[in-house]
Amino acid sequence: MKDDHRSGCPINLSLEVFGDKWSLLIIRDMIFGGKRHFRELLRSQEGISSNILADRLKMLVDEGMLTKTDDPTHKQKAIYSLTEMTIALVPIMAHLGAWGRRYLAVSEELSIRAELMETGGPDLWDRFMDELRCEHLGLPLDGPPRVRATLQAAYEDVIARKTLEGVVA
Amino acid sequence: MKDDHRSGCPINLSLEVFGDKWSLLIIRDMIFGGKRHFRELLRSQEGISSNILADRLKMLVDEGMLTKTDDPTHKQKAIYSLTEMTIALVPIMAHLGAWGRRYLAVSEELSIRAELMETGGPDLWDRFMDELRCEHLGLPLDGPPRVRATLQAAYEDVIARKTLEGVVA
DNA sequence: GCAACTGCTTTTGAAATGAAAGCAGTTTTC
DNA sequence: GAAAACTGCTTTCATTTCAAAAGCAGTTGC
Repeated sequence: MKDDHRSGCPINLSLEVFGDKWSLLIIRDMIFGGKRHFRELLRSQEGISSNILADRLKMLVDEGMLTKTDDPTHKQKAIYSLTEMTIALVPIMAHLGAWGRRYLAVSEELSIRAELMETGGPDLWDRFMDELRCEHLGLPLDGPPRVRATLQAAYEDVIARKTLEGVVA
Repeated sequence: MKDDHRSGCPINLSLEVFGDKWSLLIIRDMIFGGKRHFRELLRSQEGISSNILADRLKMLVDEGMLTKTDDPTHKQKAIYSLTEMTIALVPIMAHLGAWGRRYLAVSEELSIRAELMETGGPDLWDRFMDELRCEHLGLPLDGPPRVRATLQAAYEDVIARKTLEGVVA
């Protein structure tokens, strides 16, 4: 067993798992963007390079943050799934988004989801987590999944409005 | 103005500020350990090296996460203070600690504070934040500060008990 | 007067990062 | 049924960041 941890502090150990510039963005794209494949994740807003993405995916699988399975519809495709550990990061994502929105120079279209997560509060987070458990762990969900679709629709509304404003101006 | 951000996403921008292996640990030591001086911060559990600490402190001051003032009692000492931005990370710290405690191999003595923060919930976090605002921003506080002292006492109790168990065994 | 302490800086080697190209196989398209 | 597009990566190489150790010009306490 490799016990080369800097300390047993829970915050430190958390940072050892996802305390870098890319891991949380990959998880963000899986949670909020519904991305499951390598090539999808490669098309992030921030432009991760393929070697870094490959490295992080391998590490996240090793750490139990993701699982990797074959895609039955395509022999070369791999499907990455969230685990309970990663789904449990939803509240942290919501807080991080809210904090960034309050204190940093965010763009409107990329922060609308954070705004909705913030106003939705823990109830919304719980529904979202159930939705993710259904999608990634195969757990039953009563009622249709709506949270990610709602966030995505809001995002597209902002884009559409901004495009329109651009045309008018 | 330097606008070399990877994207305007609030999560990404947050990570650009403190998404590395050390920044949050420095902030943790200031919040939970009450550390205000360079040499105190250098004695972290994880053993940060002095050049990295100097670099991160400079960056955190530049980003508005900390302020730096002269210590009136010692011409060579600098005092680092939290800002509202950083105090607002208390709930995120609490969530991170709770997550780490649940999913990672934390040590008992270093996770007792996280446990108390978790059971205390948002009410405790708010009181702690008020306490930090008093200490770092000079805002008035009604009643004596107790949260950090309580957390610290619990930590020392665990240490004392473990030492005793070691002696007995 | 001297030892200990102050917040750093410098040096040096190792490790991580990032852009670009490439690759062997699979699937789609026409 | 051949060509083009797509699959999840890997390789290469230049640049940046990190980390350990030592050092430094002052300041303070005894």
